[in-house]
Amino acid sequence: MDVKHLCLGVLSSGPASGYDIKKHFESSFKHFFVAGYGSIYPALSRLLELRYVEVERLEQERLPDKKLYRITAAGRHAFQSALENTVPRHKVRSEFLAMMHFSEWLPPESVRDALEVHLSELEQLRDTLELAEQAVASTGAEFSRRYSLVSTTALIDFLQQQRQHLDRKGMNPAARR
Amino acid sequence: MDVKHLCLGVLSSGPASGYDIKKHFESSFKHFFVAGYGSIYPALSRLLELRYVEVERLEQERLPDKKLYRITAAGRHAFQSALENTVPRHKVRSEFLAMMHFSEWLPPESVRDALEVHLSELEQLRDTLELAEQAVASTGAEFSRRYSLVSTTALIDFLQQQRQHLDRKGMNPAARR
DNA sequence: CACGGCATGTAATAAGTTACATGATTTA
DNA sequence: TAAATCATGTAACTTATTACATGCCGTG
Repeated sequence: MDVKHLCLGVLSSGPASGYDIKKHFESSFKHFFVAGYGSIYPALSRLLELRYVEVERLEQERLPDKKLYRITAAGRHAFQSALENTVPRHKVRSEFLAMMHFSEWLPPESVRDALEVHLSELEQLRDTLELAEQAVASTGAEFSRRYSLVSTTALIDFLQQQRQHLDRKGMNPAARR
Repeated sequence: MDVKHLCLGVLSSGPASGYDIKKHFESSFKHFFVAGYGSIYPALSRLLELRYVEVERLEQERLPDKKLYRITAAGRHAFQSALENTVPRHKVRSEFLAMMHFSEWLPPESVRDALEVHLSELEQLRDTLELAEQAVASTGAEFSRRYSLVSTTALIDFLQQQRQHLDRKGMNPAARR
């Protein structure tokens, strides 16, 4: 399960450009998969080579040409079998938690800043997830959205509690229970 | 912040072998960073080149030699400045959520299996995190442990609810609210 | 006798990140 | 006039994954 498969997933519901797909990653996949243009465009080229997608070039007035990608029958097939053979991993890679883990080697302001930054990122993610409720894409999309919302809101609560202690005592956020 | 830095972090609290460090990754870092021998041993070689660590070779009876790595002053310095310059990212990469998101293209048994597998992995992680309470390494380690425990228990609750609906109705777990 | 723990590594590959490169249009 | 949106891509680099390769010891 990599960027290529996620692109096929997006294209399963209709044709899109690389740019469109990126927006999809931002709005719907952000909570479980991160990808930028640097991985999306190469993925689309590769899918084209594999004949899992086709392109149509749309000329636009005053804007650069748009390339509309459309999934092929082979592409749908490949996507489904990839999905079925996926092992359901779930990995976290958190520089934030690494900093916290080693906060004893860090000046207190840095710890604080990291906490604030992370908290506001979580709040932003929560907002994104809540907004996404409007566009109920599929029951599966709704499940994954709610899953992440559960975890995000729990973490925001936790961090806000920790921050209070930090404010009151001016100490390392992890210093008490 | 990569495997090298995490190794320096471990070595900040005392000398260790690659094997020891791997155990540390399993018991204390698992919830925020994943690394196997294939990245730990090369990382240690690199740190040696950079003179951030030193080795001592310990011959053991009936067991393979052990290489004890010890952090140098330069290593401590490099670790601290890396920590201070780290931006506190937090990324999730979840094949599980990808499967759920696209569950409409998947047979219901696969969806169910994925949910069961993921749930038991979360339960295992929760157990690991709870066990780790005994060995209170540092306040920072305790913070990151509790952070992940909060999210993990919330997610276990959520998935157990979802599973109930699945059992009662024999339908796609995401199908209702 | 099989399995898990102890102990080290390499090599090939796959994958993703970052910076670079370009440029018009719309909106505040 | 600065910033955001639309729109595409490449190249160099860094990183991690996977499989391979070896072998003893203790326990059930």
